[in-house]
Amino acid sequence: MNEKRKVTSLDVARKAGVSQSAVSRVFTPGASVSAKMQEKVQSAAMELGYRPNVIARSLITGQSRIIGVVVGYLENQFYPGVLELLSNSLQAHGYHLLMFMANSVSDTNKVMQEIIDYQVDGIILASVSLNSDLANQCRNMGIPLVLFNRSIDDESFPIVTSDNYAGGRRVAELFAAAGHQRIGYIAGWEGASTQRDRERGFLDGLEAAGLSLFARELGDFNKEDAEEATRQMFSVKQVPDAVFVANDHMAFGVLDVLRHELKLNVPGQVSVVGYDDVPLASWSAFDLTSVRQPAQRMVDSTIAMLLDPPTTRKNNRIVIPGDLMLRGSAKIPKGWN
Amino acid sequence: MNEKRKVTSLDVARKAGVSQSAVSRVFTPGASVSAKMQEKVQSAAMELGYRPNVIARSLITGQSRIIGVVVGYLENQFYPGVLELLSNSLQAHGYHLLMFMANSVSDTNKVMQEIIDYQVDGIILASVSLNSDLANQCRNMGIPLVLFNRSIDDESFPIVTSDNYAGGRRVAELFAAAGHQRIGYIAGWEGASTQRDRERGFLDGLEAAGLSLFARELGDFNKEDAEEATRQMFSVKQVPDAVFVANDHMAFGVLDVLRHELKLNVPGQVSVVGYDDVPLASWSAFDLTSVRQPAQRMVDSTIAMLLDPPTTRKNNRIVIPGDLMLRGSAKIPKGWN
DNA sequence: CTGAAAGCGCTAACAT
DNA sequence: ATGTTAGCGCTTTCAG
Repeated sequence: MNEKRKVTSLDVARKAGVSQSAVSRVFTPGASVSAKMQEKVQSAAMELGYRPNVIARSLITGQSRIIGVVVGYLENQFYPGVLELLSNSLQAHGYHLLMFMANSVSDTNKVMQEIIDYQVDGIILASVSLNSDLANQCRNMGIPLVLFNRSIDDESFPIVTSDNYAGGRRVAELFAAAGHQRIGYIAGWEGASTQRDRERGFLDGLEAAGLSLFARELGDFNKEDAEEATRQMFSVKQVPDAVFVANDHMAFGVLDVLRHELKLNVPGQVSVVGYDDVPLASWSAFDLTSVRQPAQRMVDSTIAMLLDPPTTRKNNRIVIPGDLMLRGSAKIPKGWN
Repeated sequence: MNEKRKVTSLDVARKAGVSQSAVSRVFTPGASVSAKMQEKVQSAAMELGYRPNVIARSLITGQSRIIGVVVGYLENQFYPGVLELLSNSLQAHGYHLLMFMANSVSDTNKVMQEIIDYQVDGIILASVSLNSDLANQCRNMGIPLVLFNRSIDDESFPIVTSDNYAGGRRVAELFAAAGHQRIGYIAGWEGASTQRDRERGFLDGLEAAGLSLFARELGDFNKEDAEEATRQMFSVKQVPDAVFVANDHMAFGVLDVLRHELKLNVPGQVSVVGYDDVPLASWSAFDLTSVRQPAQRMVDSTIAMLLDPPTTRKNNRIVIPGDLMLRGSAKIPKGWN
């Protein structure tokens, strides 16, 4: 309540009549101190309002207990959700989250340098990918790096994703079973591995069912672009009777255009399926069928990889399956629920 | 590409054949170094891949260039938006954002200690409020603290809010002008100053127009609770013909229930107005009339207060006005657009 | 303008 | 179990 300047461990030591290192030990979890010492120091510390200076500790241990997290736009509800889970989980593990935004590779590179400067204990990359040089720099400096839902050329880096290929494929199966014939796809940003994997799975699934893609437009993981893509896709005589959208955020735009602009009935005239299963998807206003990305499990795996890096260089690719959540935006084939 | 261990300023100094302090100067913005020295050191540093250790620098300068930010739930889209703006702005100013989640006063208190331990240069509190002791501790330690859309008992702390009272009042004016008679209010968490101010403004506005509140329920700034509150409010014979909801996030729940569960026509049978004007509000699926909180301006003010604290202790309360965004969820009186 | 020297607050051997 | 002693990597007087 009445401390003026910073109070250091030396102040506490003097007050308690012990050595400065004794104070340090009391505040170090795995140290050996007598109960009496513990008592004396604690009370002196309390009185002075002492708290260890984490910065000084970091300098010497080389551990900051800070994890750098890089995310892209936060408008897509999936990422705030992930951020929240990450933050809670890291806090629970005694780590802290230094947050950065980056929306381009050059942003990412710049930001990565700044993160490294903070001597972070690890980095989670959940935005645009980065070039291999920086990734290698991390490796050389011994900073664990986990890619969250991104991939990178060099396959040896730890990465956690949902099973995007399987998810895309599952949507194709749904459309096939529902008897859809004119099937459209609205793609995300083509530099993203999630986009590529989802589309590949979807196309393979269609092919396996003897179907092929009827229309394709690019939405770049952006709501406005997806809306424009939808207008394009539906500006023809024969319109699609089912559309798979590469993520929920775009799918909301698609639904907005379909329902409110083109006055089409969903799923009566056209089925729509998204990807992520963000909380919004289950709101009545959208009622969007979507492939779930199990954010909690993905976050758990990410943190596990970061905090105890895999001994074997083999198992550094974690792929987590996600269910298809059936809702009202897509025709549901008989026997599917 | 080939650095193995940490490279320090001493390594650079040796390589360049200069003193270690010379290296330090070259990497310190306001230092005096000759062009030749600059050259020598820069190239040696480049070759070795040297970057100053920010932690060591912080220890000595007492400045970490880290700002602690505490937020609550990220589900309400307003906060991810604010976080994104904060992050970008801080990055632009050469600061970094240490993020924390806290949903209760006890959380906040715990988290505040951890933030302080990092010797942060400032704290932004955008979640639940905190007790005055901690706020005072910050003051005593000389750590600037800005409350973002929260208030605290002690009025002397810097705080940035939108004009919640005026906003609430404006909504009352809208309802009055539109001729609504049975007016409901769905309240947010009653511990929040935003809730209190919005409601007070709203009630005062109604009174000024000779109206009074017809129904009131508690939604606690939570979508599910707001949905339940709506069911309650509309489970009577005479239902409201207009509802003001204390924030957009709850308003989406209200709209979901009204439109999809109770099959009421909005705004034909009931007008709905929210608060925040999050991006979602303007999506066709909701088309929600809402009082805008000018996030960018609020963030700018917050950062300004943090980085150059007001000299005069008077002007530490910034209240930013926000427009009422007229959309399709509420009847628009003649001459209002 | 540059170098030498003294720490920032703490942890980690090393003795005792 | 406790005290003593060296630094961690850097900034900052202070001389020259």
